[in-house]
Amino acid sequence: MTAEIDDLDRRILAELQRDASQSLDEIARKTGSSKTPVWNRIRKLRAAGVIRNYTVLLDEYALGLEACFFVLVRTSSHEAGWQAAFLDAVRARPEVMEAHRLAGDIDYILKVKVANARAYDRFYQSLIEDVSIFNVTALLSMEEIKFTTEVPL
Amino acid sequence: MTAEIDDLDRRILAELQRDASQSLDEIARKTGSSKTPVWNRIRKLRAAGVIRNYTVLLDEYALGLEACFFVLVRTSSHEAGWQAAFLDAVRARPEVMEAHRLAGDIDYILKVKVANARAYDRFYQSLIEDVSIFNVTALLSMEEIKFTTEVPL
DNA sequence: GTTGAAATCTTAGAGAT
DNA sequence: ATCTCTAAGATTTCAAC
Repeated sequence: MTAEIDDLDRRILAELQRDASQSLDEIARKTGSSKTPVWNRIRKLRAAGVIRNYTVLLDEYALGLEACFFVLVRTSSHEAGWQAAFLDAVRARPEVMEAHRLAGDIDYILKVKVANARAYDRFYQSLIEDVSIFNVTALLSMEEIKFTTEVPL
Repeated sequence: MTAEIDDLDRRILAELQRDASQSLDEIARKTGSSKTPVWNRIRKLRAAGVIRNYTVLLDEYALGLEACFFVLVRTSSHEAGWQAAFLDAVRARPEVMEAHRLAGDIDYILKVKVANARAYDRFYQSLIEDVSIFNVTALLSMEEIKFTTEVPL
């Protein structure tokens, strides 16, 4: 499934990750290529799904989302039905930015962004109403030290 | 610090989060406005830092980054010097996608994307060479159930 | 917020390496 | 097969209303 990606593709992807609002000319200049090849490659990378989407990253604090929690979830039930219900519950809630199924002791980790501690509690109460959870630990972020969506190329 | 953002701004931001490659005309149509006001608002939201940047989200698997770890870090030292060193170490490493300072028992959480378990071990060895760490727990993601950068508006 | 027009960028085809 | 050149068409940008 790993796409065949050459050096120029990598440089183009790096530039797009850094700033997707750049023009083709700019990207072409920085990657030592020219407009059309860059355009063709971007098009291929999009079609192949290597580029999933174009988006903007927003300042959550400016938007009133001041609290970020990492939620460690242990479940008692490992049935398929429970898992599907948990999945739906997590996907349906816009506060859940990220969710992973884990190997080992802890079953799931969630990253949840909310306005404040009370909003987190509402989220938590609503979640455990939807699905039964054996044990939950919430880790409150005091400070975002680093955040990037740029994967190393 | 919370910016004054009205309903139209929110709708514009929602569209940009969903797909930043849309044209102004398209965004204008979907938000019930027209080109110029949308353009002026986007410009203001960028200047105000509400929109931090335009980027692309890539498929890590297509790029050979198959392993994702959440790393729970406990430190023995809470000196300013140690903290600064840890911060630098974390920021300098491109594998670290995210890092938070936490309240409570666990001091930091990192999200680390690497090619495989061996690459994680190299990362870990290199990190503990740079900064002394009291205790580390690595949680291995088996499956990304959800990932979004779209904050709820 | 609207209109409109200039500058710029994207898109795509035909031919060159 | 991929790149260069070219140009039409679309979009962004901005000034005037």
